[in-house]
Parts: sequence; structure tokens; C-alpha cells
Amino acid sequence: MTIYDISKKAGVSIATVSRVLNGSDKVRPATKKKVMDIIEKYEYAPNAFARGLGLHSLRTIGILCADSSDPFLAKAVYYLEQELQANGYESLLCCTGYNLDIKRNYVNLILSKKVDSIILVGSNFIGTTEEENQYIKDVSSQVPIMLLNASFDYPNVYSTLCDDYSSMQEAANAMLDAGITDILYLYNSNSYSGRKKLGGFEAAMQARGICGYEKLIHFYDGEPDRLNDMADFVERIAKKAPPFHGVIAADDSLAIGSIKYARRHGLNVPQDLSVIGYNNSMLTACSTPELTSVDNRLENQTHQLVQTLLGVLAGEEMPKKSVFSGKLIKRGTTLF
Amino acid sequence: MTIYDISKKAGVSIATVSRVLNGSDKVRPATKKKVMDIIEKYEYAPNAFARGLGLHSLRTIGILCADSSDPFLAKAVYYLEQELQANGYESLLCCTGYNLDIKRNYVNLILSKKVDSIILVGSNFIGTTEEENQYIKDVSSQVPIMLLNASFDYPNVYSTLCDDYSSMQEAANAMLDAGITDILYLYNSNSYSGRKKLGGFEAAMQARGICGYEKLIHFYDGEPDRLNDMADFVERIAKKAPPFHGVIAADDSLAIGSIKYARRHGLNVPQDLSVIGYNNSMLTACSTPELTSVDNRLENQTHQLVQTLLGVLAGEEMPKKSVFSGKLIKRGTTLF
DNA sequence: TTGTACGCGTTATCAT
DNA sequence: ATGATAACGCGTACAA
Repeated sequence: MTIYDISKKAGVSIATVSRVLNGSDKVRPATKKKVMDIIEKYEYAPNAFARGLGLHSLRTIGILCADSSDPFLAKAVYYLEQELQANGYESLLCCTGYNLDIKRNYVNLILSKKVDSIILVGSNFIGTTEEENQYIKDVSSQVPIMLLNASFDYPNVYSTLCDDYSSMQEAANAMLDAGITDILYLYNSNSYSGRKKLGGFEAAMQARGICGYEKLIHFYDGEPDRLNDMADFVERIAKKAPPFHGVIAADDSLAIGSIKYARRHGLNVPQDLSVIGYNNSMLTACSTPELTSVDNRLENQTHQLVQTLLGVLAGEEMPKKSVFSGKLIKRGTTLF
Repeated sequence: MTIYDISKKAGVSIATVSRVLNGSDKVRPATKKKVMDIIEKYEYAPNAFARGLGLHSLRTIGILCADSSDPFLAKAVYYLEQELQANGYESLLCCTGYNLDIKRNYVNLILSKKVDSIILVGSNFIGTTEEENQYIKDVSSQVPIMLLNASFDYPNVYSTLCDDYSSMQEAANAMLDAGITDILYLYNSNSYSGRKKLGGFEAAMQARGICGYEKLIHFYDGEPDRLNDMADFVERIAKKAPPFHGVIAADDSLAIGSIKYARRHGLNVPQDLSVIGYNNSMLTACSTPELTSVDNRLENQTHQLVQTLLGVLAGEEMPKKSVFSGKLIKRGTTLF
């Protein structure tokens, strides 16, 4: 069934069928009904490829993320897909892994599929050097680039993110206010977001004049999601580093790992050890007591990102950067 | 840049350019190089839509799942996307939610995007009645339908799954062998897979002549991933139902919920209560001690599914049904 | 309001 | 080995 078949059966031209299909324009109601009946009778649906050829778009958005099974990224992808779907866009998903070179290739690959835009999910797409981020500049000339949870100032690149710096600073201040100054800071990513969080933590410590806090900043470079490996990691730290009575982690999984460590050593949480995580993920319900964590407003971010994208695609002028404030969700692993 | 531009600049016909692009056929090396140089110089890439028009394919697979942020489904989607990508296919992701009508619509929608096949991830796409599954029959005439973790016998429908019946039976037998016969069975889905698991459990109980086990079979119909809601749920059951010293859950989250319940009531796991989960997900590392769980070989399943799909698309005769055996991964929440 | 005719960028089929 | 040309199916100026 092609548009020609339909036009023939309905006794009209393909132009009229096309007009009926695309809702618009002036078509006499009687003609419209006649055509619609034929279309429905034969369950005709226009060929997407031919349509794409003419319209230069198949209403498809490329979603790139490092690992769609990471709880945080998975949630983000889910929200984005739902939001895009609701606005008539399909989602082409690509999981790139964490290697920058591979990411670059994927961006070009997905671009060749004629997506209307590319959403980069997670801040690990933004490196520290100009050269690392060159690929984003290159692609931004073709389609708008949307960054979720990261920021990059460049034409046709739009950023939506949480103010991780302030959020982490606030979290650290909350712990400091409770009198805990020996804080173990754990992180597992040097991404844009990761760097902001660390910066916020350091700023808080410095503002209070805490000395030697650097010795308690540790980077976990093991496998993600291996909670026990993370507990082992904390255990190794505890043996060598100065004592600590608080843990702030840049990711909930690391916080849970710390709680596992505490349990192994008979430390009570939060009496002996206060713990704050980040992302407010499902993992917060995993521990007993439940994990205090920073909520970075993921759902708000994804909503805003898609709204911005729709505006951009419609040719409107939209904000280049949308920043949300995070919020400390207090649960059982902290006394404050 | 179109193929015409390139052909002009290279002083050949578009046919030759096309041949060079598609690697195939006989093109004199010198000609090939000449064309390639021009292509690279101008960074020419063929228009995907026009290509799709000619080939009737854009090498895209539709992946449908109820909720890509569910840990199990997220992992499945991740593995599938990786595997497809490695074989030159893109993934069009759709999250449908759990409503059957909506699913039906999505299937048609994604089909109109001219995907080469549709993968239905998770057994909740298969209902109990003929009528519920009619939509699958309808679509299967257009493209091959691949089922992950479910089975449906119909032409052009291919199933890859774990033998959940036997796996659950084995899990129940392990607990029964350890002398625990008062077992609380928790489930949260009546999907194809959910029904198989329940069947396996019941078979095991009946085979051992356990009486009244039905009173300890309970369906959780609350929100998924709300571990505390699940703990509340178990608490309510414990107040009314016969006592139990074992829990077998059709999903790890329910098992974790039970452990939370146990902790609240000062019950020791596994001494006072043995717990077995299902899916062997990341959640197994969440509890202390770690959760014994049934591994349903997800990675093997996804690999097999894609291999089958590639064969089908290549016109080969492939198995209609591929069944893997699950495996009980013993950890700390059981004594056996 | 409706129809004609062309363009979109490939691939495939013939010739040569 | 290479080239000319016909589909592929739709959108859309432009004409009627």
C-alpha cells in the first residue's frame, strides 16, 4: 500500500491524500472522510523512510549514555524516553561505555542516522581539556546537543543540570554543623559533575578551616555496583588513613559500601558513623537504616531538558543552561 | 554532499560511488581509491533516509520494555543494545509501562518506524488469554518478534528464556531439603515468567506433600522498588498468616523487603529466617548478609536472542525457542 | 479546493 | 569494470 494506491482507490490525487494524512490545510470534509475511510480500510501507513527523505527528519532523538544499566543513568534514560515519546519523538539509544574515543565514534555513528538531536546523558561526556571536548563542538554544527547533568558553553549546546557544587557543599555543611569534622569523602568519577561535587566538599571544609581533610578524600576506581568491593575499599582506607566519623559519597553505591564496612566492624550507623550519599537512588532504601542522600532532581532535569529541546527544534530561543538546586533528603544514616 | 556531488568530483558515475561505499562488487582499486579520497576529503556520508528507502531497512531494532529503569529490564536492555550495536544495528527504545492496551499501541507505533524486528523485553508482554496475545500474532506477519524471558508459540515469533519453572522448583527444593517447610512465597507479577515461577514453587511443595502452603503465597501489588513498602507488606502478612521460617521471592526486591521486615523484628537471617530471591540482581549485595538468589542467565539469554535474530534476518532457519537453566547462587541469607 | 510534476539520495538493473 | 536510468514513496511548490 502506497500513497498512490490510496489516491487511486479514493479517486483523488496523492497530494490530497498527503494533506489528509498531515491533518493540515484545506481539504473539503467530504473528501477528507472519503480518503480517511480508504486509509483505515486498508490500514495504510506512510512509509517512514520516504517520509524522512522529504521532511529531513524521522522525529528521532539520539540518546547516548555510558551504561544504561547504571541505576542513575537508567532512570534518566527512562524519564527522557517517556517525555520524548509523549511529544512524538522516538529514542535511539546508544550505550557507549566510559571510553572517550569510543564515545566520539558513537556520536558520529548516531548522527549518520539522521537524528534530530543528541542527548548526552551523564556528565562523563564532558572532559577537562579543550581537545577532549572538541567532538562536541564538531557535532553541534549539525544538530542541537543536549547535556544532562553536565554543562558546556558552546553554540547549539544546551545544558541541564543540578548545582552539584552547592548541593555537596550544603551536605558537607550539614555534617559539619552536627559537629562531625573528620569526614571521609568518597568518589568514583572525575566527570564534570564529579569534579563539581568534590569542589563543593572542599569549599565547605576550607570555609570551616578544617585541616588535613585532603587525607580523607579517596577515589574508588573499581567496578561500579560492586558494593562489597566498595566496602573492602573503605576497609583498606580505614586501616591507613586518619580516623573518621562521617562519610560523604559522590554516589549512593559508595555510601552503601561504607555502611557495609561499618556493619562488618560493629560500628553503629549513625551513632558511630554518619553517612550521606548522592543521587537519592533506589539504593537509599537498601540499607538499614535508610541512607540520607542528595536528590539532584533528575525528573525535573529531564523534563526541562526535553522542553528546551522541543523549543530549540521549533526554532525558538531557549536558555542555554538550566540549573536546579539539589536537596538533602534526611534519613536514618545521619543524626541531623 | 550527495552521491552525485561525489561522483562528479571523482569523475565517475554514482553507481561506482555506491559500489565503493558498499564495499562489494568489482571496482578497480585505482578507481576505488580515487573515490574514497574524495569521500574522505568531503566527509561524505550517505543519507540514511534515502538509503532506507532503497534497502527497506535502516538496520534498526525496536526494543520494547515496560520500564527501562527496573534493574532487571535495564540490564537486559543494556546487554541487547551492546550486542546489537556490535552487529551494526541500532536500537529504538520504547518504554511502554505495564498496561496491555498501551503496549499494543506502542508495538504498532514502533512498527511504523520501519524497524527490522521487535524485541519484547520481559515476560509481561505475554498475557494469559488468546485475545491478549492477538497483537503479537498481528505484528509477527510484518517483522520477526523476539521474546526475552517469555515464550509464545507462533510463526515468526522467537523465544529466549530461562526455565523459571525448574529453577524455582530447585530453589524450593533446596530450602525444603534444609528442613524448612513453612515457606512464604512472594511475587509481584502474573507475567508469563511469574506464572512459571509460581508453578515451580507449587510443584515442589506438592511433591513433598506439604499441606497448607497456599496460605503463605502472597501477591504484592504495590509500587515496584519500594523496599519499605514491601517490608510493610510482609509485616502485615506475618500478623495474619501462619508462621514461616523461609521466604522465597519471585524478585530480589521482595526478598530484600523481607529481610528489612526481619531486621525490624529482631529476626536473624538466616538463623531465624532463610531468604531466597530471584534475578541475582545488584540488590543481592544490598542486604547483610548478602542475598541468595536465582541467576537466570540474562547475559546468555540476550546473546542468544541477538544471534537468533541475526540468523532470522539473514534468512536462516533458527530455533523457535531457546531455554537456559537457572542457577541458585548461594549467599548469606540461607544456611544451605 | 484539488491535481501535476518534480525533488529527495540511494540502490538495483541493465546495458556497454 | 563502469555508466545510464529506473524505481523507492512521500512532500510540496505551482498550476489549475
